[in-house]
Amino acid sequence: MNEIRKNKKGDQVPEPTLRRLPTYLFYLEKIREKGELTISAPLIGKALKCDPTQVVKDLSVTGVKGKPRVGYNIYELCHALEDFLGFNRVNEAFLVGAGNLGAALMSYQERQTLGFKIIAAFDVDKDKIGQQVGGTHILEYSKLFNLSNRLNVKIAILTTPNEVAQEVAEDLVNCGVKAIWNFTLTNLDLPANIIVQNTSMSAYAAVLLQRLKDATE
Amino acid sequence: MNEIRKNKKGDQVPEPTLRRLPTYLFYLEKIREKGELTISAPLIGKALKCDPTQVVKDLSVTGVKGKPRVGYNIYELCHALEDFLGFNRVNEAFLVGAGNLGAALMSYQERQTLGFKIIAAFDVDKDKIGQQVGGTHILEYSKLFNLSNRLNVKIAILTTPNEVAQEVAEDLVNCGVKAIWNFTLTNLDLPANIIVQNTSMSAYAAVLLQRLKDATE
DNA sequence: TTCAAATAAAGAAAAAAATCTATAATTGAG
DNA sequence: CTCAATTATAGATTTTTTTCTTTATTTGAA
Repeated sequence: MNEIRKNKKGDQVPEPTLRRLPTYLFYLEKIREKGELTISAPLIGKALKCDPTQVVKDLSVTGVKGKPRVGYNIYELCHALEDFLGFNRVNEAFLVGAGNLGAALMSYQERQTLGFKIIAAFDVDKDKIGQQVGGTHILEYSKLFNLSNRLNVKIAILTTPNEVAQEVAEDLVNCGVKAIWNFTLTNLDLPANIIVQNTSMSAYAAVLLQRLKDATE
Repeated sequence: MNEIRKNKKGDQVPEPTLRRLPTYLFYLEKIREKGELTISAPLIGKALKCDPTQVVKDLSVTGVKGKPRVGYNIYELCHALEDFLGFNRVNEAFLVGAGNLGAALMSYQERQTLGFKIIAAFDVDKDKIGQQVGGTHILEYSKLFNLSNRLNVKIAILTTPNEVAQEVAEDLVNCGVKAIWNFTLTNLDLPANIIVQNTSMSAYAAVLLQRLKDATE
């Protein structure tokens, strides 16, 4: 029934943990640059404002062990986190819809580790085609089909207008894409084995507005 | 200990529910345009691929009642959702850092409801100052202090480089901002009463990569 | 007008996640 | 070299969230 499978420990890593891992990684990289060699879970918890035992549990997915009274080796931990998250591998991705948000993600990847490399962007707008953003070329959408035959890209970022999202997503699946990062508001209807990560800016906005309302009444 | 307080029912609305509410709203708006008048929870569940009782529970926060055998009045439900989420009010926001991501959010708000209106953007880059994106002017950062005296803006979007995020956040708090939507990787250290909504693109990337890994092994 | 099917609503149960507690290991100070 | 303080680890508990079950209501069809 549930097609999702197992990490080493035989269990799937919980989503809240996965979401926190990049935060640990970036924090650790920052303090590593300052010359620190070790860090304890309580200290990480204090800096990142979360429970120290939570930190320990989260970091344990990497398999790295800390030493009592000393903490973790920062270098080892960074490396293990990057490895676990797959941030040190070359995860290639297509991007479709090089509008404002698409372009933002393209240039975002230059400075911050997104976890993958956008190797080609596609659009139907003649003005955008041929241009380059964040080191990535914007190509005519129809070229997607040829390119995907040669390259073996598993990940796609969908930043098109809502109206064409379903159609484009189906094209992507036909081109061999296995995972879609969906920034549109369209609820994609795709085969069950395709991984869809919906990311709506409005969801965050809703939480923020509500918490602000809660606080002021 | 917990300073967060109460909705009508005396309890805080859970964050997972809040995150789902905009999805319902956009789906309902879409089918309303098609001329539908009512919709049942099981149908919503099928379309959005989630549990029907979950739908009922989530929508109940609006106070709207459905009728057995008929479902919900779509118009009434849309209105109640917008009202509950605050999307129909004018929630004014500042944006600091009109780089790629900042500009994307500025133009995003034009077409999609974000939940608030960015009334002014600030940057230190001379090339950007004076320009206009998505109907919003980019102003010299130092103007923030003057403007915040006259306007009473409670929300700020932080899309600066990581290095200056803490400093800018402190400025914003001094200017009366109560809630910060933080797109940087910096863990902001601010007074406890300030609401911080961290939004890291990497968090989503991590989940997507992991699920892809899970599926292929 | 009556009955059966469909559905919202409310509450119970299960699952997942976060927090708390106890234990054992390590190391720096005396 | 010994002891006390610190910390990782593992397990238990609590809380939160989701799913399941039951009940009651409504409406369209017979």
